Amino acid sequence: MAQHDQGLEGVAAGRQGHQGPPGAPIADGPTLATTPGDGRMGAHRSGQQPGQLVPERCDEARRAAQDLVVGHLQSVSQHRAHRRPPSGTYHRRDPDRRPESDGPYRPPAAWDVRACRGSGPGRPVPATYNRVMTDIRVRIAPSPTGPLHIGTARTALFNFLFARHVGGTFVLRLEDTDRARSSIAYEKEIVDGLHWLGLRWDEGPDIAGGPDRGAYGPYRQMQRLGLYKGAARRLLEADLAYPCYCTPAELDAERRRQETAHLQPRYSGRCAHLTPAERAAFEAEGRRPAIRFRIEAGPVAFDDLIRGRVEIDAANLGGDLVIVRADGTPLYHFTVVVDDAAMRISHVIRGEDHLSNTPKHILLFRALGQPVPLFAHLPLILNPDRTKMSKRKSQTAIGDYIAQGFIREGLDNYLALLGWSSGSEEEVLSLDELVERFDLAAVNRAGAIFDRERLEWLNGQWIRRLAPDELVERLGPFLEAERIAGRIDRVPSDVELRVLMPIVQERLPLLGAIGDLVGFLFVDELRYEPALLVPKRWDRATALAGLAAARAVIADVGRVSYEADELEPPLRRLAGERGWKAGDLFMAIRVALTGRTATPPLFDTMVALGHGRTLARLDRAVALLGDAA
RNA sequence: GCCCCCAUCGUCUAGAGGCCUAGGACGCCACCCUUUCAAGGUGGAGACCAGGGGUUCGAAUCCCCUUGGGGGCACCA
Repeated sequence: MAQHDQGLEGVAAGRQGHQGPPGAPIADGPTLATTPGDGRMGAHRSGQQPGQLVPERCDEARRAAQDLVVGHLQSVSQHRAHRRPPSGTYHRRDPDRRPESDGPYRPPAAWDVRACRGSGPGRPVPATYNRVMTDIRVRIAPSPTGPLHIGTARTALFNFLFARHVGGTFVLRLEDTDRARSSIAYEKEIVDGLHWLGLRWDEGPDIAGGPDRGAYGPYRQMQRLGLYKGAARRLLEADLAYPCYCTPAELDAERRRQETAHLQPRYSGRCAHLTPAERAAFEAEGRRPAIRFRIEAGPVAFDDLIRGRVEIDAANLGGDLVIVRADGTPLYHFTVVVDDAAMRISHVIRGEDHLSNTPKHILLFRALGQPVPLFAHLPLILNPDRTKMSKRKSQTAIGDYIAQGFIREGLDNYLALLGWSSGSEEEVLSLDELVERFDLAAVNRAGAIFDRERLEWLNGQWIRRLAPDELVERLGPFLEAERIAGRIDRVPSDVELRVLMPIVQERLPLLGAIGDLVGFLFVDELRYEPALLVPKRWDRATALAGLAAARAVIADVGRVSYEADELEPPLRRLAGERGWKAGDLFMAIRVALTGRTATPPLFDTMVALGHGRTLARLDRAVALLGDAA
């Protein structure tokens, strides 16, 4: 019992109570609950569950954390004052829990109070997140079984924003126990992707395949096998888990039978009470056992930081849970708990798809005698049809967005706004600004459809905000790609490119659109439909005359100098003299020079093209129109 | 099937009982600017706050029910 109490205190009060060296965690700890009644279900019967955040516990936790941080609070700016009344005037909506007669409202610790939010109506959280150094630890734990998914990136971002906001530690852990599907190539893609997003972690592998950094390593699960083995053995010794000899085929058949009978799929518990003799018989058969964790019926509750109190009966968890495969490798629900405990993770911030799995994890934490972290389940990112975002229906790989020319600033900004809002009407926010304003309690509960239009807009906003030199640098790979694809004949130098920035920057929604925008400058020979040379109000003869006359004017201007300012007046004069609309003349010239009807401003384009090439393209257009006659 | 979560313009959202004849942004439409395209500016259409009951002097907001949507129920993560 004491272990659990200590554990709770440890979580709630910033884990002040945690003893022992990092990395010497649960497998050797004296903390393993030794009887089922103590470590697991017994508490339900007494009505007061150790290690569980019941409201009374929350208050305790809050008080403890208040004491811890109250000294720092005075110096901290109330940057959220615009959203919530300043301390002292704040009214809780639940009068039982915070009577007004309690005196002036004292802001609680940044995070512990959220554990209580489910216990009152509404969203009772005052949320003054203050920059108090704590040992708040969060992690992102991707599995290198595929490219970096947009949902993983968003979860990573939220963990990062939270950690940075509260001065906590952000950990990267690779969950690579699915050996069949994991690969170093995916590991690289994920690590690189997270780096690209600008999310820096304090602990974890820095480069794919590379060494770890941090006191709680290793940070790849396949290098932590001994830890899981030890934890599993202790669970077995305490009879909180048992060997299961059912084969996958048998289990499959069982599940099918249940489904046809309209029962909920659940493990029957066939191997739960085997005698030593029966086990020996299976072993003699050559069967290798998996290890199952006992799950007994009874409510398991937790206070989700985003959703409030969630209570699920363990009877609905599908029966005893396999934690170690027959081949000895551990399974996700087990490793995640063992590692979160060993790495002293204080807040588990993850997708809502894990909400129903959380009771399993809580039971495992308790069985291992470990403090239960706080949970925050983020709303899912959705396909347009409101199902969970998937590869089939949406573009999910961050790499694809990078390849199209979305930039880090735009993607971070967009992803942060998917499920969270700052509460102000400012929406274009840098990573630093996001960190400054981020608030877990302000995260939405409903899923959000991924809206590419909005992402593109935000991306354009950020491209416009980039320093021109920076934009030039980022454009490099995209121009190279254009060349490789044969859409341009040469890649311009940075100096050439830099000159173009004033006309390019505000016209670029994506870096990948650069070829479309100014590719005509870097091709040797333009290919276009000659009919395009004839503006709507003109006929072919007029176009021919217009281009020839313009050619003469431009040739003349170029003799002295060749500047945008000096090109426009004589060409307008020409149009006036001939009775043409200037726009029509300009359009004919535009197509002759670029092959397109939508381009950057014409005179800047002419300068960028250079005098000689401008004349040559005009000549060619005239020839083209002549031929067509 | 069982369990859990969710519900404000097409989309992302603001909203913390009276500041709401519901605000902002994307997208859409119109106009201004203008050599095209963008960008920018101005204006507009667009949400009886899923429906129904309560509580209250007063409900988008609190409670209940219904409906709808989603997620989870693996020797995947």
